[in-house]
Amino acid sequence: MKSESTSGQTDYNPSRPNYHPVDHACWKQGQKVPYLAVARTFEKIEEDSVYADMFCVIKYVSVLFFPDDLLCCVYLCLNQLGPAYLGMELGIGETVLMKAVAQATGRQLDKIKAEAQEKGDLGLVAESSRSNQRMMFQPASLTAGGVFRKLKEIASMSGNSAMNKKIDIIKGLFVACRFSEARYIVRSLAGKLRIGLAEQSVLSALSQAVCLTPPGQVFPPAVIDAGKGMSAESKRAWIEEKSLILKQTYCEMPNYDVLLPVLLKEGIDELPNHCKLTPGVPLRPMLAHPTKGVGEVMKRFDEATFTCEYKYDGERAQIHILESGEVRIFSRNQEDNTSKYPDIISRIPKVKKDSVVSCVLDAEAVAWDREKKQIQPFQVLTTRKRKDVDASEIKVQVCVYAFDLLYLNGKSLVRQPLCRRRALLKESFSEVEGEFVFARSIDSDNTDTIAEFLEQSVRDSCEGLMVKTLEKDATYEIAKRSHNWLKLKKDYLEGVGDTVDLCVIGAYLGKGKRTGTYGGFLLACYDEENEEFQSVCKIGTGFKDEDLEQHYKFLKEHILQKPRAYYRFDQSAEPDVWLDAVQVWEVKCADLSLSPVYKAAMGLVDPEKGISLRFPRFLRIRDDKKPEDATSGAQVHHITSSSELNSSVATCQSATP
DNA sequence: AGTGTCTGCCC
DNA sequence: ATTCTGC
DNA sequence: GCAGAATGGGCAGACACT
Repeated sequence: MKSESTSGQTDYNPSRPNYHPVDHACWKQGQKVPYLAVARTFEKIEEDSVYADMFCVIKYVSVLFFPDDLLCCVYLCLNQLGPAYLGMELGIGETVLMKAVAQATGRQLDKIKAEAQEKGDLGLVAESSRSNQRMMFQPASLTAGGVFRKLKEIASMSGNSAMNKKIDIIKGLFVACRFSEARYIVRSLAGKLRIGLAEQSVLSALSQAVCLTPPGQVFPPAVIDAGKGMSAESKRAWIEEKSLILKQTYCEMPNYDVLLPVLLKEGIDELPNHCKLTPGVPLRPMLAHPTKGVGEVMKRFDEATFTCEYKYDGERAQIHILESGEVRIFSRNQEDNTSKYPDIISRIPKVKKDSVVSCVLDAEAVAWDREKKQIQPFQVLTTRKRKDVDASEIKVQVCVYAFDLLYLNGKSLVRQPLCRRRALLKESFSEVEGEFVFARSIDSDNTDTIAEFLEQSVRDSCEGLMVKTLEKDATYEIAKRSHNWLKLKKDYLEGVGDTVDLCVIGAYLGKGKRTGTYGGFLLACYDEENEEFQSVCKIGTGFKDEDLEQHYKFLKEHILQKPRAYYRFDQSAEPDVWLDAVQVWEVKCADLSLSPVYKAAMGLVDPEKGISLRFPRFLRIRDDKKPEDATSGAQVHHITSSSELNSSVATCQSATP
């Protein structure tokens, strides 16, 4: 590489005033986008999210001349390898990555670990550790496309000694790294870019790029800023409007491999005419906001008519019937679960009416006990095999609870209101007990009736309710509002649900924005009989920034060199620092689980397994309680198993005698 | 072949 | 999953 | 209210190790 072009890259500044996407780029027409341009852009965005628009800088030029590079840059920004339903995974985690960094820099693994903990980011460690690898020649500098292809190559490796091969590729990348490149390569591999920019910002930036610098121009482009002359306000509104087109199309066809070429060739206005909701391709599912009570539901939905449905505790299943008759099933995150559910697939012909040629169903797959004819806990569902399941070997049966219909016989229904979609759903399918039924619902707006329905849902082994408008704002347009439904669970209600008082016995050093404080803690029950503290869960949410500061200041004064003899814990949950049992916290949870890791109530519920908490979160310090006043394992066991007949612990216990 | 560890994905 | 924070 | 980033338990699957 000639020094001239390299120094251009070194000085590259995507945030310089009046950046011109051609004149100020550090690569010329016909050249590949340097990875350093990506890294420099990430630096700026990380420094200040105001620069999120600077992502435009990369794509500006790419939009115009390098569609392939645009795709690579977009994936690098999103930290994705491709659409989720293609199932490409790096198979690289913190452990392997640290090993790779250690090998590449010739430093001790322990040193790398310690520094990563101190800095709260392995990427920064890689960046500051000079490679000790001797090179005869300076390796070619990295390009955006080159890095992306290496990531894909890592994902494609499997079989014997795949890990070493992956590490070798990573080492190869490190050797060529300049400046901050190593930081972002490590973060990409770790799966956390941490620059404060993700999917929605990328889609916004993409929209802005194609609005301001329309693709399809000859070089050099005459129009760099098509919004010139507009007022700032109308320019913003215009881009916002176009952005919604891209976002909505993306939700219905979440595949940039398909979307971007069309965007560049046909333009943003034409996008919806070429990329449509298609059976066989998963769409983004509607999500729900937590609400703190029926009162909040009434306030939010005001005068609008709404329905309350049971919130089943299973796995989201988006069931597609293709015109060919083929059936595919996708997860909440667009993973392909088709081979996980041959039982669901084989029952589709008998539950669908003859009128149905193609469709997309939104449903929940829930573990089902056929003998007792009742729902089983989520923890039972998770024991199902996940890949290439043979229908004859299935031990955990599932019942499908259908609640929405998003596509029917060649027509998208996402712009139809729920009342219409639900009517079509019920017209198009028939129920078979224990196999395929409609989610139980009531359409009442009476507070007491809803409160009673919530109680009933819990008695019927559900998590609570989903509340959805029927007519007003009742479409399935994820881009307009991705959390258009409300969820109502007993543990969201203040003063209701299960709370326990647990003692802090250890802490984990925080990462990212929690660098410098503890990011999580190990909690324990107190067992009076054996006079010991039994680990019950870790906790890492519910803290205000102020809480974290306070905890750090207080707890660091109680660090132990080693755990007390009366701490019961598993190695796999060993904290970074052990703490003296001096403080009790009030903690809320949604449920209990039978745990292979935690020790609470061990011996009481199972000879080898203890109890843990599902969705634990911090509420407050209980200064009025001494560590020995912490809730006991037996008490924890009681909070849920006594009130609910079908709790996870009770059921899993009886299922594995 | 059996065990242990790590990873990704469910919630 | 839950929760908090900056915008 | 949105978007992003902290963090939870626990399972199967994939690989490494013995």
